[in-house]
Amino acid sequence: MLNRVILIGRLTRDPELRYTPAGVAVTQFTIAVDRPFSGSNGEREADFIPVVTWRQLAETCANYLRKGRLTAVEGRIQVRNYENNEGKRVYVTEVIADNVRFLESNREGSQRDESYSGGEGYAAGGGGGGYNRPSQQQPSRNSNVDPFKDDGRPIDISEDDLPF
Amino acid sequence: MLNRVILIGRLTRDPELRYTPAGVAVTQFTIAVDRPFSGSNGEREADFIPVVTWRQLAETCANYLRKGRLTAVEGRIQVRNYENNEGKRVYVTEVIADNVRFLESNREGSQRDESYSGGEGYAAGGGGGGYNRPSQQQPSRNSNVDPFKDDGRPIDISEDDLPF
Amino acid sequence: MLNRVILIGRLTRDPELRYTPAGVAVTQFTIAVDRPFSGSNGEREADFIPVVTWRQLAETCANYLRKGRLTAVEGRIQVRNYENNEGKRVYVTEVIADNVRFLESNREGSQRDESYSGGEGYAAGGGGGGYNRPSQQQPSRNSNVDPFKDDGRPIDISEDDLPF
Amino acid sequence: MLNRVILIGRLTRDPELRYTPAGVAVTQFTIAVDRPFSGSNGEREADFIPVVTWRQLAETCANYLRKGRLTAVEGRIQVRNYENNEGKRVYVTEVIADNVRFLESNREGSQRDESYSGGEGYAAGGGGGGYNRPSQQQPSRNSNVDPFKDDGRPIDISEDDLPF
DNA sequence: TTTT
DNA sequence: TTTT
Repeated sequence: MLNRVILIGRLTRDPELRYTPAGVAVTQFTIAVDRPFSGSNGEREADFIPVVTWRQLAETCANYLRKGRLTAVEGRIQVRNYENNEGKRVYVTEVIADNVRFLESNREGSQRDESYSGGEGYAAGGGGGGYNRPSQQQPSRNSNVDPFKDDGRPIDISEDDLPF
Repeated sequence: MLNRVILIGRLTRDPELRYTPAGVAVTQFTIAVDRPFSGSNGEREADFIPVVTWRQLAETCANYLRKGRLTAVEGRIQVRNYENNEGKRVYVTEVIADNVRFLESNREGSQRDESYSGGEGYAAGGGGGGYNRPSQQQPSRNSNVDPFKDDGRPIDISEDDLPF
Repeated sequence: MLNRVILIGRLTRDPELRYTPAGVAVTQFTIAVDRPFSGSNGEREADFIPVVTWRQLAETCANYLRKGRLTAVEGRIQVRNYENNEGKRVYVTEVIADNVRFLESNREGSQRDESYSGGEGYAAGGGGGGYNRPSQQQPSRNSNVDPFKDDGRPIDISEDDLPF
Repeated sequence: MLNRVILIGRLTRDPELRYTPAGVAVTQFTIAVDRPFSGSNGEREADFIPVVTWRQLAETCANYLRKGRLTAVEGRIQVRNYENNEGKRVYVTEVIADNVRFLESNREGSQRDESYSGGEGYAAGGGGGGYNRPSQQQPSRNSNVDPFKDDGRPIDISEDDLPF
């Protein structure tokens, strides 16, 4: 009924941009969010939270975010599950972001903080601006094909998750 | 740096109240949150999100929440990981709640919505009111004992997660 | 850069649906949110927070919300200011909602919780479905006319606030 | 029942630290939050949102925040009202913060982002650390004295708002 | 596997 | 393994 997450933290690595077979951009990254208290051994711990963005927002994140950057993420928690190759059900929890704010500029001069949003409820136009987008055809929302199926390693994110 | 989640959904089962060896109450339940759009096959899907509460709030949840009840949860995302018995690292994502609102009363008459909060930053007093709490001694925050170790099945939640 | 509000409370009155001269639906209501603590004299207080919804969401709220209903509201804080008839600047703070959840059904039978969202980032289509909408023409986003100017009493909400 | 706000923006001025007659620190500042869209005339607008912090958090904000700094604020909306000297009821809306994150360090060297929280539900200790706190006595929570009454100009914030 |  |  309502599912809202807001995180501020730092990217643990550069973001990874990929495309579904239908040509929809999707970017994944992890942000490290320091916990507000120390662990049992006194050291400061962090939660490493996987974030997924789609379409235009995915391309903007891939272009502007880098490892270590302080970033704000707004979205919803999504829990996917799939059967792994040993027949065991695996649960994957991610934040599907519809708003990402770049809290640190690209260094070299003091550009303004740039920030972009989109995602859930993002206006018409399908896959976004899509410079360097490999495929022009609109992804069929009801397609049942496994997205990423051409992809080398087995990822399990699904175009079905696309809410727009 | 900032980690905030707000969910509204329904309990998939009655909550489970347990105690760490040190006597700290912890309640777990899952809430089903309907997604705001339909899946690829047209049906309405939901995310099933595990929630953990500690201390006084754990006991209140165990006493008042039941399967199917509409509930609001406020907290933070926590990602734990442990090595399973096959030596593989397993990641567990939960919402550690510090505020839970009971949006449906206990039926039979129209009681007011009751709601309780606590958790992160909850005031003094330690393990909470603790009627029917098995152990009176205060849990040592820096204890390294495996919580729940007497417990039948292997749970992997840690007292280290206790932020208060 | 980021502005997010989530409220759960009860309507203090029935919502008020109106239309701008350009035919854009706007609904206002106030929700009472109990404070999580008691005031200095021991009594429970509440904050009375004005909420504004636009377009399709405005019409849905006008149709389904009623005084006293428990309601969740998601949106952003907006601070407007205008000069009153004594030449003094007046500040008005409202929550512009883009997501409203009806946590109590319409009584008589246990209908499903219905919930609707829209607003900021709401898809194409302009003014929404708009049964009983008085004007068919699309509101010009850059119009400078005073909305509500035909309206009896002086309201000061502005079509400029329309983010979609 | 639930009232949560998260803002990211920049201070419009240096924060103002003051003390109630009972010696409780309170800091006020305004943060400017850019709207995610342009106004009717094409220019980028912002909301100017007043923020209030209490006790230890107030002192930390006064010490570390400065005009122009990018800042994240977490709290709740509070609506106060009072009668002004013309006998008219005036409504004041503020965000009572319980968590403030300093997203920009104090320049000169790359200090870590420091961030502090407290407020609602802040642990024991009363009025906070209170270096340079003028009064040592604990504020009586149920006192009915007008806070700030010694203060030059008429402010209307009330110790009754103190939720801890 | 993690960021500062 | 899931709620209405």
